[in-house]
Amino acid sequence: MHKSKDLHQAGLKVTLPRLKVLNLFESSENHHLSAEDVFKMLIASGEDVSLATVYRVLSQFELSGILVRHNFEGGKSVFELNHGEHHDHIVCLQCGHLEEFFDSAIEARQKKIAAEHGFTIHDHSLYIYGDCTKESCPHKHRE
Amino acid sequence: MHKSKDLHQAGLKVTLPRLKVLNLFESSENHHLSAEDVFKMLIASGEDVSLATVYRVLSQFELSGILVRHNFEGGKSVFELNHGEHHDHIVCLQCGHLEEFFDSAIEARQKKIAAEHGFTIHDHSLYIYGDCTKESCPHKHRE
DNA sequence: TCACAAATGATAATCGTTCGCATTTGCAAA
DNA sequence: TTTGCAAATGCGAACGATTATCATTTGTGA
Ligand SMILES: [Mn+2]
Ligand SMILES: [Mn+2]
Ligand SMILES: [Zn+2]
Ligand SMILES: [Zn+2]
Repeated sequence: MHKSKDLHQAGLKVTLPRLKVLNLFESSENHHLSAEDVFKMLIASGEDVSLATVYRVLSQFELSGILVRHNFEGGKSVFELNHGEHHDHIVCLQCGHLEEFFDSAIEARQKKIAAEHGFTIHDHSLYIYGDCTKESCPHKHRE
Repeated sequence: MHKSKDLHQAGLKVTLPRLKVLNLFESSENHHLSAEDVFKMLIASGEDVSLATVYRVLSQFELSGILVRHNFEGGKSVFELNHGEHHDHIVCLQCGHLEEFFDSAIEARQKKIAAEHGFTIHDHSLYIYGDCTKESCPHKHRE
């Protein structure tokens, strides 16, 4: 089972809570989850974990590269599995619907800008906020 | 005095705390200030205001377009005067040094991406994080 | 199986921010 | 000018997200 292997190669002990969290991310419909999401979903499915442990595990997973953390507007961190392919996000302010994109032109410009300003680039975050056109989006259903 | 005029045309009553905050932003060396920064700087200069009022005023100023709010990593909001010219930021993770930039290529790509995904773009935030090369940056002074 | 460091759970504490409410103040009408 | 009153303030309590503390439990390697 590759789940405990993931933990091993991250240098983390294979504990029940960690397996539960990893499991959840690998099986969940929604790929972007907050600590509260994870906690509630685990509790709901009968897996009891402590909220404190959820927070700890999420941070450890981020540190070891298993998860990526995002800080969207709204103050709470959101995590997703790190599939190794960087991407950015476009978020609907009405319904929260989220889409992913990657644009090599933008990535290239960022590198250039960092260099021009004498910065060694570590990371960047780009979020586009707008209104989506999904049928289910409440935005479309307001007069 | 254009400061009270700014408040008037924003539809806000001209109160002492609001003038103090506006004043601070217009005279401060550092253009990017958190609520705590504003509060402490005002207190330090003998202007006594309530922290709650600082938060309220900052939010009102954001709403009326006098200030722009940024959500950098670290969880606290940072504000700057809205000079009408959108720009993004590159931040040093070591010393917090911050530089501004505007890149029309990136802006254009973002518009295109939003359109491709069927989004009406409202806003976006782009932060580049890295290490700067300022002499004063602690990064340079660690072995 | 054992020993022990590491991880967990429960809960208190922290941090940034907002709320509730009694008091003050800007401002416009008289 | 005074006066009336809605709007703004100050204070402290409350809040939501997250982290810290610490006694107890659990992997793991010997
Ligand atoms: Mn994603
Ligand atoms: Mn700026
Ligand atoms: Zn939507
Ligand atoms: Zn620096």
